[in-house]
Amino acid sequence: MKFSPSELDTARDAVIFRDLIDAEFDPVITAATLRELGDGAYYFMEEDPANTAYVLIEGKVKLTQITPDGQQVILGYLVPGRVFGIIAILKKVTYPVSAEAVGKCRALAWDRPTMNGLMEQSPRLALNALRIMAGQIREFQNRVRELSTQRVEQRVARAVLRLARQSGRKTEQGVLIDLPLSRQDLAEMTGTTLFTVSRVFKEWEKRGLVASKRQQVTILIPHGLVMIAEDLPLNVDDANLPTDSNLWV
Amino acid sequence: MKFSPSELDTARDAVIFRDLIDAEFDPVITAATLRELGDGAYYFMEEDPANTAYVLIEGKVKLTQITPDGQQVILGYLVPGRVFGIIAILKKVTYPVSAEAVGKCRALAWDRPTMNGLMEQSPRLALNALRIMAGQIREFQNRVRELSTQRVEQRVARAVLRLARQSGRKTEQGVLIDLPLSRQDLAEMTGTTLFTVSRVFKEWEKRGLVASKRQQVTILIPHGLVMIAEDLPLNVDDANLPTDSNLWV
DNA sequence: TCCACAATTTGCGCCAGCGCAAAGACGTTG
DNA sequence: CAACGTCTTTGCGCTGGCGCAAATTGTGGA
Repeated sequence: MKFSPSELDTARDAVIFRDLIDAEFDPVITAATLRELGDGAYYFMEEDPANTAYVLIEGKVKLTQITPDGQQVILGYLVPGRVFGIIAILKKVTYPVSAEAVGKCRALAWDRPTMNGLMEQSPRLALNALRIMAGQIREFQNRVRELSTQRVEQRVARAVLRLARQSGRKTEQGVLIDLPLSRQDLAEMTGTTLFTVSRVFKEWEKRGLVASKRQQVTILIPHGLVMIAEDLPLNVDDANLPTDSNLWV
Repeated sequence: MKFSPSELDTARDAVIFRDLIDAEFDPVITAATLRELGDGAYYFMEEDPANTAYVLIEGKVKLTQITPDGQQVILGYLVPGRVFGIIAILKKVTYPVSAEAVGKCRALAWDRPTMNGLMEQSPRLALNALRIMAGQIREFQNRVRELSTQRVEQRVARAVLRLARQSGRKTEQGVLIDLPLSRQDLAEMTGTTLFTVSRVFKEWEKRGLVASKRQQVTILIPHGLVMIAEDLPLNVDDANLPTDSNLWV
């Protein structure tokens, strides 16, 4: 067997393989290659010809773009089970972002001919890919809307909450974001500067909403951040509101 | 025959039907319905269940989103030949944007079962749809990057140039943007206010870069706008630079 | 253990862009 | 042609957020 049981499990649960029957899934795994990268290495760079699609099995991957003048923008982080570089199913396209390993990473890989062949055998696979791309469009549209209409503090709050949902780990004190996350990183995710992020965080800490060490963030009162993200007034009483409010979709 | 020859031509040239042979294209047209809307009417609204995909044949369509607090954001304008609502090929999804007719519009329409059937007959059609979605992802990623890193004047310049490429019409004086385009509209496209757009335009007019009447914009010196969009210094000599510079990709 | 480097905080100055109000320009309609 | 509604401009005040420099606090490695 090429892969460990836990690797197989993660792959089996990946969104792109959802609802595949074993007869469809087995050939997929058989055709896969494992690609392991260390911290800071790149699966691919923006503008490279897109020839390989991946499913992340272990670790975290950071998606970035670089502006012409060298400024970096972080589009987001991937967690195990997420597909990336799926654009490689198309001929003659380039990756629109760079994919960088954050810590040690393992990912399954398929080149275009292989993946195309698999999709022909399994329409559901192609459909899933389509659905994922549709989701990405939606996500970026929302991102555009956020950047257009919200101010920095709200955007930072949203970014933190997004990360918490993806990579959050419950601890005694609250939800720890399980990523090395600097002020600079958050600035690049929200279109601001590390200084402004630092000030925002200091304010939040003063209010007891979050705690943070260097490159590490813990959310103490998620509800408080949601209030900020939604631009709702933050009353003293809010701490007693039911936490199952569906404000956060 | 259901459609006029010019309608057929526009459809034939639509990106989504690119490289289809007649044997593939004919059933597509046969299955199409024509949907005509007047100014301000909506093909669909954000959050509606997505059941119909369209190809615009005549007129312009505006794509918008509304923020929870009622602010509108313009994602872009469509011109004849563009597909929209393509997300409807998937089951159980909702439109992520609203599509509003700007002036009188005609569009071909297919419901999901029909379009899915067509795609099964014509893999190329499905592939084109995929490619279009990939292009949209790329476009929105760039938009996010712009909003994160550029300042208002640059973003407005880019928006104007984008519109000019899509809907520009050459006149004696320059390139006329063939759309009713208010300051408010530009503000909603670039994430700023109509006041700021107004001030930016006044400045550009003073410099002779553009001319504008109410709801109407003409670019007099495209190269000048490109310089602003690229954040390059605008020297007096620039007017003499070769216009085929590949700065604008 | 100590050093060198990376991340963070903080003070200070500044200005791009927002918000609002009011006035002006333009089109449209009865 | 008069009156109304919409779009646009402009003045004014204000502030959120940027930029930079310098101090401070970790942290990982030699």
